[in-house]
Amino acid sequence: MVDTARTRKATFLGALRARVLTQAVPPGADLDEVMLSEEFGLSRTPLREALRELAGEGYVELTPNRGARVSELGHTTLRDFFLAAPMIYGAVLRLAATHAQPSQISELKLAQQAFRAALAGGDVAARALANNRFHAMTGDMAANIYLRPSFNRLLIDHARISMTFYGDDQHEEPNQAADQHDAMIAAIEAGDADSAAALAEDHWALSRHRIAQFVMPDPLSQRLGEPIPSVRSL
Amino acid sequence: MVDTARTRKATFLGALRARVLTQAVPPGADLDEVMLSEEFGLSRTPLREALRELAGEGYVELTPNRGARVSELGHTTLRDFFLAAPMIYGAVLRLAATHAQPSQISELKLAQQAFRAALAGGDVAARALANNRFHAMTGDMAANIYLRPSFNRLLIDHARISMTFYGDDQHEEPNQAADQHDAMIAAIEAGDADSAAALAEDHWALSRHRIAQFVMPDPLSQRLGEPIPSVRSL
DNA sequence: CTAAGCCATTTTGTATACAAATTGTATGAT
DNA sequence: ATCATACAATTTGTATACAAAATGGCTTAG
Repeated sequence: MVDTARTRKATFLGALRARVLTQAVPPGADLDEVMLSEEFGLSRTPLREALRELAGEGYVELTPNRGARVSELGHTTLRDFFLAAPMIYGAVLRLAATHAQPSQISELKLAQQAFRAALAGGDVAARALANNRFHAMTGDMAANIYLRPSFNRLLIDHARISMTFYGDDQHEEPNQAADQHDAMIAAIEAGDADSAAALAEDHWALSRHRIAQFVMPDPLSQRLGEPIPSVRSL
Repeated sequence: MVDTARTRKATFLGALRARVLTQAVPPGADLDEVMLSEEFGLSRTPLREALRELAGEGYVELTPNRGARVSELGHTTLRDFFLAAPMIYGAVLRLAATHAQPSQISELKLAQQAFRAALAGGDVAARALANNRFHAMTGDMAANIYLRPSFNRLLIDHARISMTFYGDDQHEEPNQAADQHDAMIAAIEAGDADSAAALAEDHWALSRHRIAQFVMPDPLSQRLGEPIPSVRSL
């Protein structure tokens, strides 16, 4: 593939998305136009256009005369997130089960294989990206332009939250999550919208419970400095 | 106010949004960069950036090497729309009732006054914009960054659909809609989340029923060329 | 020592010029 | 007559140069 400026712009878009999702650049980080344009071999004009596109997707935020920053992950975010996520994701999986094309189901299975491989590999960022890709694919299946923008926004922060709360330890949730993915695939393949929607809500319940434990560990059973116990049943 | 280039850019953003919402530029219309840059006194660089921002908001769609078009309103759109709209809007009004600030409620009342004035005025585009503004304000009240992008996308197409289906005749639905707005304000002011959510769903049921009548008039009672009867009860 | 204001530096925004890709048209071969 | 191909014209994408705004540090008055 030739290394034209158009290629480098696409490279930049993909690279910055990955960096944001994996928190290689943390929320709120300043994005310097000159620095980025030098790193990716682009002039500022196409770079600024790319930043606008990323802003539209929710990766970055633009402030007039003050440049671009990685989207914040504020203190109200978690609450907002778990309010919206089950509803949106339930609807998405419901539609995915209804509208999925055979070719899309094949791709979803491949994405799931990649996710399990990433779990085995142990690289946290690779896990988050593979998981993100799996869910993004269900979003494509749903094929509803009105749900897509919010769903994609949710996926961005889900990846980042995962990096924050799941990042530094080995738990069994990832495997539970992978099992839920398999169940989702089965429900989608069977065209079972109700099951798919229920699985979506279970999936978020798992995340929510895990994160609630992290943010507010059980004061009765938990001692300072002790590792946070993993979730065995919901 | 001085007429600097920054001002003209903001002018362009506002003007194009209004044109899309009112179908002054129809769905699918080609947006020529040179023509627009001349009309608004901007060079192509800031104009292209503005188009990216509008793409992120859902007003236009960008195709590589093929420029910008006004977002399509395809044949699957209506179905997608009425699948997502009640859910999203119900959630938005529920949150609005929970989180609304007094100052926001005042603004909402003003927006509602403007909407009733637009109804009296009879200008269809003015109605659509006033209605859009009212609903956008409820979106602000909800203050949930994960619902906002989809909600805004819905509002865009709601305005355009309204222009298509409500555009050319005088019905009583507008007044019913205005009454529903008043009920929404009351529910929000009372902090009654359940009522607000229910009102949201009623509001869409009204739209859906009206549009269903337009697209597929009752074959038993309807004769060719006869005006389509208005909706008296749901 | 503090604080306010001014100037230099840095960063963001815009305009123009140039390069690349796409589209439409005309010409010629089958 | 139809299709393919080449070429011109249009349109999109990028690079560089310039203008405007914001930031930071300095001086100086209180």
